[in-house]
Amino acid sequence: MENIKILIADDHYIVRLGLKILIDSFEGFEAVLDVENGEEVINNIEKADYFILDLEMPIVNGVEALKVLKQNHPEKKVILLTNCMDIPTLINAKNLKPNGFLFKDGMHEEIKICLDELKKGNYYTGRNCKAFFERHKDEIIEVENLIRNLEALTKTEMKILYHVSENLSTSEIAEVLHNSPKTIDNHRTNIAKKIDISGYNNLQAIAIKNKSLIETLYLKTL
Amino acid sequence: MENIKILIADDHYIVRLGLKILIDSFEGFEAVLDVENGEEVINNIEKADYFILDLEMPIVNGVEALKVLKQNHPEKKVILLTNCMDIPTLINAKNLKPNGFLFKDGMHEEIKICLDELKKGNYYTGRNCKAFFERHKDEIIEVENLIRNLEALTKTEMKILYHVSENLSTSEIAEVLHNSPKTIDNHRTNIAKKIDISGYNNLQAIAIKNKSLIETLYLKTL
DNA sequence: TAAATATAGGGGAAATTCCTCATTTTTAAC
DNA sequence: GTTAAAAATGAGGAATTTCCCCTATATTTA
Repeated sequence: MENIKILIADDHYIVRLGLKILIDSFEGFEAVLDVENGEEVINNIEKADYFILDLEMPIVNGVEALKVLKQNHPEKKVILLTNCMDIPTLINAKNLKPNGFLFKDGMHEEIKICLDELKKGNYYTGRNCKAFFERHKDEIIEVENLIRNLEALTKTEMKILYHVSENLSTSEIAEVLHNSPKTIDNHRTNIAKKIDISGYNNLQAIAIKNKSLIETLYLKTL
Repeated sequence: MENIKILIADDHYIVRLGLKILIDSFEGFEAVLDVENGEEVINNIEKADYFILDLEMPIVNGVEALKVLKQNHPEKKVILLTNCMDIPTLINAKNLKPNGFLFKDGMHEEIKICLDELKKGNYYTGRNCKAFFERHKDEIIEVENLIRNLEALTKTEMKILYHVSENLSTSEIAEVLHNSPKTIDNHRTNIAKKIDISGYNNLQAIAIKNKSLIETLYLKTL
């Protein structure tokens, strides 16, 4: 039987080198190509059967590459690798249902198991990965709630929250948007109500802590 | 002439594997040992001449290991490797003057150059590393200023700022510390003056953004 | 022990927050 | 193409917080 062909995508040469050597040591698998970003993954889809993608890569990241693969080549199997501990990013990645999902920590002990499971047609989530999701389950629920609530905001509310996350005061936002401070004040109250928190200081805290999430959602509305 | 003995410390097996293979391919160098945390570095100091340390490792990180090495074995040479983009952490690492300082991005192209420079008795900072420090120079100056200013805070002020970074309001802090809100209010004003910002919302923003830095400095005062 | 610094807190004006309204403008539905 | 719902804008006013100046006591430190 022919070897299963694997493409490795990671922006660090050292990681690609180590992974390639490890994978080539496995019976039935062969690392046929390694690339340093998601764009090159997309340009080489036909060359491999399985894809091991780092989540964080320049130009096109692992999540974007995974989306393209799932959409256009549902028969190809994808393992996501990550070091990232950012909850919104991880939730997003998990929701895309990669065939395998491994944290880089201790990954070498599981990559073989993961590949074998994929071969059997199963999904596989790494031990550390599971443990992380378990350990942060409260936080994950909180972020999932927050995302749901943020998606219920109107365009204007989203824009105002974005400015709050940029640390503008009510009156500063009013100036930027050419509105009365009263308007911004009112929106702020509604936003706080919608994301279920009290107090402007708490709104500001949440906005700053989730700045990149808010920015992503805001940019989608433009 | 005997090979220079190198110890590799990184919490990822794959990275250690890749690095070991790369280094063993260099004339005059030999990767004699690889470990997964700083504690094991400290326990094996006598076994190597040069140390390649990842900044982020469990138990004892690269910076702590570097400190021990510099203090007790100034003749040993240390290369710090990092992925980390956290300005306070990088400033801290740079101030410890590792012999080599490389970002993991593109590191494989420079590790040989770096080792050769160390052999000549020089210091070496990677291209990406230099570029990062250059690109973020304004931010670095800002953080350095902030650290200077934070170090000028009194114990009580530090404690209050810590609570601000935890997103407590003036009255909540007053309650926690069994003080009058007026006292906290007054301290807050002094803190804002000392770190050269105006407005409580801006103080809160800075406190939240620099939460881990503030926590570190606060814990030192206990 | 005198001077400096840190801690604790008050007074009061100004600004912001918070809540309840009302009006207009979009958007969606029939 | 009307109509109803949703979104956006903003006012009024009480309650709270901020901000700036002030004082008193305690604790360092020179």
